[in-house]
Amino acid sequence: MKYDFSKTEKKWQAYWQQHESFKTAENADKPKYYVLDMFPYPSGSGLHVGHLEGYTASDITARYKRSCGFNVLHPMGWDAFGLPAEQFAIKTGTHPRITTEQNIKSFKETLQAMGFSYDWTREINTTDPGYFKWTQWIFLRLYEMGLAYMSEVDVNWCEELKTVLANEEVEEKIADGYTVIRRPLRQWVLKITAYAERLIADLDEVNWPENVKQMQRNWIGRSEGVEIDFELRCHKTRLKVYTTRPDTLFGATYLVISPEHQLAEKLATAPQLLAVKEYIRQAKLKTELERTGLQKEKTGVFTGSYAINPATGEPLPVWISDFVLISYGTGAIMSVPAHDQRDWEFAKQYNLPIIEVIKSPHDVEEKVFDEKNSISVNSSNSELSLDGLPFPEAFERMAKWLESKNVGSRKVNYKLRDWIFSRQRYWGEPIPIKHYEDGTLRTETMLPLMLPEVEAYHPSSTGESPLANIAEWLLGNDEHGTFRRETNTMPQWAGSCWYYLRFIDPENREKLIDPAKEEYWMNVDLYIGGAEHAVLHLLYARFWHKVLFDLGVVTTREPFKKLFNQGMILGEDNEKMSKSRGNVIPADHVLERYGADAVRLYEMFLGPLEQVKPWNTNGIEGISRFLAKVWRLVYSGDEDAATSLTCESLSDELLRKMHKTIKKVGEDTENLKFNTAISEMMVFVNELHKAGCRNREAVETLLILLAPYAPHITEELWEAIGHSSSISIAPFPLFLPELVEDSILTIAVQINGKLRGTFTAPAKSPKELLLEEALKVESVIKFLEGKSIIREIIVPDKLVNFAVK
RNA sequence: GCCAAAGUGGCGGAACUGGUAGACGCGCUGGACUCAAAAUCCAGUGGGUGCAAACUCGUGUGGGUUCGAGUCCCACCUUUGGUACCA
Repeated sequence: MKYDFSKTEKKWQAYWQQHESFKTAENADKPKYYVLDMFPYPSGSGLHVGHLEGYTASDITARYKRSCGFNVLHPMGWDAFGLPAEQFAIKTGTHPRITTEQNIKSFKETLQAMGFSYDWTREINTTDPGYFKWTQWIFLRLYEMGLAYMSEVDVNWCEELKTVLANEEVEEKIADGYTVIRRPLRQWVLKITAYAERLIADLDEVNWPENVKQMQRNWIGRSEGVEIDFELRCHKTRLKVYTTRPDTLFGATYLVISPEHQLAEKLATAPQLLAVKEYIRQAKLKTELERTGLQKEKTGVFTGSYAINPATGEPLPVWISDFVLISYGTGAIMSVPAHDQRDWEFAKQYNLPIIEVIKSPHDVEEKVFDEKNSISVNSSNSELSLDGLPFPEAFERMAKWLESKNVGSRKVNYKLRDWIFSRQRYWGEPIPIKHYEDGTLRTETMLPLMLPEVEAYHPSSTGESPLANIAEWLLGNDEHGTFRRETNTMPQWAGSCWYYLRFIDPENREKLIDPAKEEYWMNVDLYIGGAEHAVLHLLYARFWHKVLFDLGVVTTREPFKKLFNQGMILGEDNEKMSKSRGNVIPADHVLERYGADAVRLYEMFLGPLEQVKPWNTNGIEGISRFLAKVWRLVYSGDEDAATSLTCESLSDELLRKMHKTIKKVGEDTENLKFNTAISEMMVFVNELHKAGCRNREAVETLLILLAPYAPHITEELWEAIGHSSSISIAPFPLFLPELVEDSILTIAVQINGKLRGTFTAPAKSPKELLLEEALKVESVIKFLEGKSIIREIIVPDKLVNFAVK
């Protein structure tokens, strides 16, 4: 009988559903394991083979952990707010809810056809009022804690989308062909910077890829430095700059302030005023990207004013340049051209003096020297000398001196900015805030605050969201007076910041999560998803988690214990899959043709999970052949009945191979090295066939090892050989340590490190015996002829090497 | 520019703490079965020389350490990911 994957897969998917095989039991008397996928945005274009890679990996882990005796939580849901459905609504008038529902239906069908063992009774959807009620609830807590505030900020405004973009989203949208400009707008902002220190520190306690941790550290960008007050020659005010190199103060030859700096115009002397005004006007017109993008020539203008270097007493000209960012530090810097690349370029551009204050291996007039591994020179005045000191000491001494003179103080700065949290869109969680006529703000008392139905999804003419057009929703009055509702909605990140918690207690109407359940299930043991979320999603989620920790809602400091980034699957042309390239392999297409088990196995067999690798449809045939070979272990003849398995004892060789396979597959599955686990199972199957072995123990062992990878065919065969319960509850086999080692080993004989022959010997043979045997090997004798042995290296159980002359 | 990771057959990839490079799969070649094909099975498959036994060269490039290097060290080249004036 031939294997009919289509019939079998449907049969077992129905069986699992009917028997609720993967429904997670609450308060089970077992250790827990929470394995989570990054839940998808249900787009209209459906799932392709790339999307299934991570889901397959997490499903194998979930099934494997279950068979190892864990109580496993493995849920799935939908990050369903977002722009594509809204853009579609603007074009067609179809409500985003309708589009979203349809897409979810199709996504879910594909995931179920893959045989993933999700507990679908816990399915969540970020657009469900029962869910976003709690997203809004968290927002109100942030507001009460002073972590959500309104601010007039320069935002990244996308004209086509009529919305604000987070800094992090800008590049992505520009790549998609949108234009983004800077524009001031009153926005909701979340004070993520208040958690910067903890967001860095707690990275030490999670098991994440080192590069992701490093990316987050860089993104937060902590630096230790000193703020120095410079006296101005003809002004009473002082000019504050931030520097991480106070040790180079003696080499500061000019100051630069940002065009947006409040002193920019004030410092302009009469002859310079026109030029300064013009420069500031020009800078305003530039977008953030034009200002910060690419390596362009430095521009700037002299204000005409001078500051005094507190270390030398020398006058320093104050310049304005747009390479200095108003949003970082104090918006003003001291320039040390000898030891900073940007300052050096600027000094060369405008002929400003360059003074060496760190011992440099070359002339600093020719090239900047910006390393810290040298000592200070030319750095002394009557009270202070840094000469001869390496960086840490020079920094310390200068910082202390500045503090003692009351012209400086230590300061820690972060690159991380507060998170602009409002979007001028319809399809998002409404921000539950009421604005009263007297300017006060109050929180909505009844959550969830629902989205009203609208007729058109276009943003309003004022740049506000479509919600501003719905008067009956927008306006109201209560005991505090008349109010206007907040028309901004939350960004798509909001719903995904805490969804992993809701899976634990999805139905709870009273609380975000039941504390006992939270304590049992948190944190997420394994979180699998794409590397594109390395900073944004993962940083935002960690921030919210810490806020919830401070609120006492959760008991862990970090949400995700272990993180794993699966590598992208490229198209057959070795390029990133995209509609425009036409190289997308749709999931449904391969599922129909090869079946879920083959697709699952092939995706994992392609290469290491973390690696980027191209899809090759030919390769999947090999997997189908492997599954057919497994099938023939049970259905070997033409007859439709399963071959009766024997209970005769296995040969010593096969018994050892079986135990080695158990060990290897178990360890590799545990470590997400699925490609080599599959390879090992292939070897075992090949050997069983070669030996014509139909031993029950061997076949049953193989089926259990394979079940997490290929759940349908293994269920079918498990039933065929006489089991009445699902293979998904069969316990993972144990190996016997004494059987994973070979009793007879092949020993290599090398001469000068080159292989010249082999012989076999019992394991743990003494060195003398190995040497004796090695000298008997014919090819070795030939090579040793006429030569003298200088040295013999004998590695027990491995090899004998002769160094000869 | 800077940071990180990686370069192994025609292809995807194996190789534990330095110890028989190329497991497993794809592809290809030959054979069995067949009227023929598909499917399946068997054998072979890194390059070069050779009738053969065998020899020789081989893990991006060039050096080094070692009895022995894909694996360790130094320099360089290439690719991918991240980042971009953060003072």
